[in-house]
Amino acid sequence: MVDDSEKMLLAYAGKRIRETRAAQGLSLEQLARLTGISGPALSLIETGKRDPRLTTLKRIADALRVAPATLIADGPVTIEPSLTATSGGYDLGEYQ
Amino acid sequence: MVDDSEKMLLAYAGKRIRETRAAQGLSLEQLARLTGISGPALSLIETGKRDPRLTTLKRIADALRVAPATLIADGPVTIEPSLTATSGGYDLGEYQ
DNA sequence: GACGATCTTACCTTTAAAGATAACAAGCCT
DNA sequence: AGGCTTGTTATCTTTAAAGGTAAGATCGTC
Repeated sequence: MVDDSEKMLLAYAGKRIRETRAAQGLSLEQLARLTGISGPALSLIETGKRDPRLTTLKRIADALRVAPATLIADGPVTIEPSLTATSGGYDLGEYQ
Repeated sequence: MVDDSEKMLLAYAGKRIRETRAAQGLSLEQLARLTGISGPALSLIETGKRDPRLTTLKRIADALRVAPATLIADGPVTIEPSLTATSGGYDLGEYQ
């Protein structure tokens, strides 16, 4: 991670996560329990100091009941649900 | 990474990356040079065998000239550009 | 001012992402 | 068949994410 735009994305995603969490009245510790991610790790992510893995982002998005994409898009996101999508989205029968 | 839905997200994102790359007539090696990500690493990501970091996803998205969110959303994505957004989006003056 | 809740930071360990390189597997083409 | 391109897989090293724990910092509130 060297690029400025990468730091900005991390800061932005962290801000979105914190906003979404706050909007639901969740404490950082509560989100930690919901996601299985430690409090310190969540704090680092929300403050843009850590570069989370994609599945880490997904665990947070799931706990907050939003699509992962909404946490990194720079504006309101409209996701057109695919017709074949199951509850979790991402309809690939057995990962293919 | 234990969850099935996480594997599905990785497989799905990889598929989207590969589709986008193919649509632009880029070889894996060309994308590797554009992103600075090694060929083997890209191959693992595109086949859903690796859990990329958020900034890794961004480097790929940038090279493919799409928003990072489009690579993980399970359907067509509409991102409403924020009025204050600069070219790169993510308008946070000095990462705040 | 002491207390509690909430978040941050530091330190340590374990695990895995990422780069490099090399070997291997298909396809394709003449 | 031989070479060429393209992608996959394996091994190794370095770096950093993630968990745990504990120590600070910043608040409100009593």
